[in-house]
Amino acid sequence: MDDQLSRVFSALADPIRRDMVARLAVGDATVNELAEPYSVTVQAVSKHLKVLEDAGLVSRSKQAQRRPVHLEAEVFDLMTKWIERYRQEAEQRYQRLDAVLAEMAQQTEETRVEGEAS
Amino acid sequence: MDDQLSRVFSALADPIRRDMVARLAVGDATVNELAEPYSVTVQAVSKHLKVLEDAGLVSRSKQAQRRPVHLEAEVFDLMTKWIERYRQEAEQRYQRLDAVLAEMAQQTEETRVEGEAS
DNA sequence: TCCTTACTCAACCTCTCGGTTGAACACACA
DNA sequence: TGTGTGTTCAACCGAGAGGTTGAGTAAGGA
Repeated sequence: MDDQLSRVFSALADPIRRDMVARLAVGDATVNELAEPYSVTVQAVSKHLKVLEDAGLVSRSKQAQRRPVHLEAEVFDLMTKWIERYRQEAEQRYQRLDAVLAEMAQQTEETRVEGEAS
Repeated sequence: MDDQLSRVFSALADPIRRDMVARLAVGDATVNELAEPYSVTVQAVSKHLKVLEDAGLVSRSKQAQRRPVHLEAEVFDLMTKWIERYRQEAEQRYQRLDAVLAEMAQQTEETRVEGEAS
């Protein structure tokens, strides 16, 4: 679990953390603001934010005693690239299989027609 | 960790499982074939496959005593949709911020020019 | 200066995860 | 029918995740 891709996927595997990302997509927020909707302690939320930060999904600045959290959009690209790559391969494979099946059907049809012609 | 999105992200958080997905994008494979490259037992690989299967990322059929594993491409859409949604929001927000900053710079410039004119 | 607010750190607990070994099951094949 | 092959199930173990409480730090405000 030391590469960034693992950290990003792992970070987003938690519903609370995905919810926080959704919240942060609307605008920056402080730790207390983020903690408000959930029934967990602020400390737990602070831990969740650390996970998101380590994954590069958010950044935390410093305004007086507040620590506004900001969503970093770039890291999402890392995931989409990975996903798209294998999805495309899998889909192409599926289409090739379709083509093979179609060809087999075609040949069977031809054989049948030839058989009828004789 | 009971919703599918959590299961999918969690499944792909493991490097071995991502590697298996990469392998399966090339073509179907049996458990033993999938286990071969890794230094873990076949049982551990079987467990990994169960995780991928529960997430809907792969399916297992039955050929004699073999269980060929097949990659299911559709589930990837679930992820890409989620990711794209928040990435777009975050990027739009970033662009709006850019616009606001540009406007502020413009106004400052105008004020400066007006100041110089008087 | 003292109090309050916003947050993090440290220690602890419980549950899950990824791994192991050993046994069981299902099927092909001699 | 027995034997080998491919796979899963069950029980266990150590490490880490996610939660708690309690204390510590840093800054604003009376």
